Amino acid sequence: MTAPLAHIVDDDEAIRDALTWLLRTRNVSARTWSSAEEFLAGWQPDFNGCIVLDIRMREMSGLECFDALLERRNPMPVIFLTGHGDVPMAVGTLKKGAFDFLEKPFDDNALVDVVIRAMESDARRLASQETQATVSGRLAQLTPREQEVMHLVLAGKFNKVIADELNISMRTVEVHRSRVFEKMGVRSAVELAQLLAPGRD
Amino acid sequence: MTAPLAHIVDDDEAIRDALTWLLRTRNVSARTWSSAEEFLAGWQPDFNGCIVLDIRMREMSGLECFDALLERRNPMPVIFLTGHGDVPMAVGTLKKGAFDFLEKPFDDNALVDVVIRAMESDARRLASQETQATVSGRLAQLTPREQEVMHLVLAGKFNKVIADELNISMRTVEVHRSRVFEKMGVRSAVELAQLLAPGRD
DNA sequence: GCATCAATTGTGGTCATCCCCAGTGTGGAA
DNA sequence: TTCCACACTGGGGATGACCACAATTGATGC
Repeated sequence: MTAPLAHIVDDDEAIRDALTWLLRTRNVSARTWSSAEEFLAGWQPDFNGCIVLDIRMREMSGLECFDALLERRNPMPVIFLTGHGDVPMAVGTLKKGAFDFLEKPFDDNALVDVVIRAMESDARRLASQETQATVSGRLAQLTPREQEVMHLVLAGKFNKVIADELNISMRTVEVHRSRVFEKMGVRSAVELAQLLAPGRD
Repeated sequence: MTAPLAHIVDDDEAIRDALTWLLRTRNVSARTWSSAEEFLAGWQPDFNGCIVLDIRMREMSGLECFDALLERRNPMPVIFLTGHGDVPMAVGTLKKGAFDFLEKPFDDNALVDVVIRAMESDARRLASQETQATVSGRLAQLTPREQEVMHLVLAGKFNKVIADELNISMRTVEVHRSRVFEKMGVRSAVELAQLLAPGRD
């Protein structure tokens, strides 16, 4: 896992340097990219932190870059910077999931605060995603039959009923059930239900 | 429960009439309010639908009205209309939970589409809130002791352990447990866990 | 062929759950 | 005071969950 970084995407070197310095003084690590294309080329799915994205750039605009990131399912919060934004643009990006939309000239401290909140938000996302990934990984270890039994167990059915529906013996159901608990790392049907309830499946 | 309504709050009668007519042609019921004060005075917690809120009004502005609604925990989506909005205003309201922010002059059809989406969103909220209310109501019917036992059951503990922790007999735990299932309308600890998992508590 | 794994079934037993029966004590409401 | 809700306790029995031990079949892979 890469370390959390504030990715600064701006074609103006002076702004990049200023932002980097600003963030460093607040103990936020930053990495700069001099164009949307460069950032998209270097972008990795396991990036985490946040993105500070200038809207007006020479080639690809920040808005186009944002759309490209949405298609790639980029999970990082995106903070837009712009000197010539309008209301529909701001509304549109926020409704598409942008974290914030700031107009130049902006208050340095306000920007850093937004960046820090965005990175905290991403850290929370990462944490919940990791537990989610653990659960998915364990679910994948289950054999088809075990998954079948698990769903019926979660439906609150007795082993006897499950055995009947699957046309197998109760004993076999018990074995599957036991393996499901073992592989999922739980000790009871209640824990299993709680583990799978938030994310469904 | 009141019927879903689009609440139009605007001090310009011409706009109110035009919006009402627009919505009626798309089978959306509307109710008009000629000021923010009037709307806040008539507002009821069980209102549902959405709110179309003009920002610039003679006395209380739409922004102030929005803040007052937030304090009252108004659940309805709020759609802002404005002729003189700026980016920070739009960003601020959206980040505070506004549904949309439209600048005049707006496309009639676009507005109606937004209103319809907002009302659909509120209908979904209402539906999930009702099931939530059912669960809360049942939880309230539990005696303190029953709630205590329920939490320990959800922690996956055996009756024996629960009895030990509460310094009561296993038999008593069984009685409470049984009553909990009965009052909550479930037949097993698994169902109980699934019922309470999304909403926690 | 041999090893491994998934799926299957069985015996016998322990422990937990659930429901029937019945009873005590306390505090608040009618 | 009487009545009721609540918390508590008990026995006994039916049923379900779980476990250790033991074993067969079929498919996959070396």
